[in-house]
Amino acid sequence: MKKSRNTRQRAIILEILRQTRSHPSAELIYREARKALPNISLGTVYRNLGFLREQKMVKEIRANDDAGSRFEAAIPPHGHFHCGHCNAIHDIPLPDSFNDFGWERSEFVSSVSELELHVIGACAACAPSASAN
Amino acid sequence: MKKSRNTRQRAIILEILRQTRSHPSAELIYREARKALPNISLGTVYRNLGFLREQKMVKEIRANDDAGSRFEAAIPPHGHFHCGHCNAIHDIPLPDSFNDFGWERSEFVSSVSELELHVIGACAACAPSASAN
DNA sequence: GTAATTGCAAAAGATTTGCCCCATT
DNA sequence: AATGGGGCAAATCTTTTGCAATTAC
Repeated sequence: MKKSRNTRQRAIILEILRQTRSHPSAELIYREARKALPNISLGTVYRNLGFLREQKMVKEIRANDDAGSRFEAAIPPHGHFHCGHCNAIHDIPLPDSFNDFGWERSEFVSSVSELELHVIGACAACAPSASAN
Repeated sequence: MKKSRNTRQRAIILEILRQTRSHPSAELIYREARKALPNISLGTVYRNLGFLREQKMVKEIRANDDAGSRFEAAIPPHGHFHCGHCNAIHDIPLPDSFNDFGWERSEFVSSVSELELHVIGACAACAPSASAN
C-alpha cells in the first residue's frame, strides 16, 4: 500500500461525509469544507474523494438526475432511493438474500465484486405535490 | 402529447438501438448513424436520445466507469452487469419477487416508478486475465 | 530533507443550447 | 406555408490535471 498523509483537508472531507446522510455532491462538500478551511480548493476535494474511494472509505453514487456524482461514507451495504422530484437520495435496506443471489448463473457473468440497487420514485415529502412518478 | 416528426435521423437512432444489445454510448451511436446519414451531427444524436428517453422508447444507463452514459432500446425490466475490466454491459434477469418487494415500507419512500440493478464484476471474457474484481 | 499534497488555473470530456436553414406534414 | 427538427459551433458543467509552492512525516 502506498504512503499517504493525514492532511487537514482529507480529514475534513471524510468527517463531513461521516456526519451526514444527505449524500452530498462534490460541490456541496466543497462549500461545507470551506467553512473550516476557507482556502481549500475544489480540485483538492475531488482528489481526496478519489483517494478515499480507492481506500474504500467513501462511495460514489451516480445520481438519477443529470447532475454529477454524490458521495457517502462507506457503511454496510444498502440500496439507494432517488426522489425524482427533489433529487434527494435516501438509504434503503437491501432485500434479504440479495448478496447471496446467484448472479454468476447469468451468462457472461464470471465473478461479482459489487452490487448496486437504485429505486426511483417519489419521496414522502414530495408525494403530496407529485403528479405521479 | 406534443407533435413530433418522423425524421430519418430519429428513425436511424432508434433502429440502431433496437438492433443491438451492446449498450452503446452516444458517440458510438453517432458513428454508427453516420454510416447511413453522413451529415448527422452529434448534437442531433443527443437531442433524439433525449426525446426518445422522454417517450420511454430508450433507456439511459450510467456506466460504471468514468465515461458518459450508455443507451438501450426499451425492453422488459432487467438488470445490468458491468464488467470492471472491459466496461462491457450485459443484460441480466432481475430476481423474481424483485418488483413486488415492498420498497414503500422504507421510511421516506412514498411511491416507486423504477428499479435499477447494477452488478459489477468480471465478465467471462475478462475473467482469465483478471487479477480479481 | 523529501515526497505527498495543496491551490490555482487551464484542460478535458460529455452534454446542452442558440441560431439559422431545411424538410416533414 | 408553417414549424418541428437538423447542422454547426459555442457554451456549460463536472471532473481531471500540470505545476510551483507548501507541509506532514
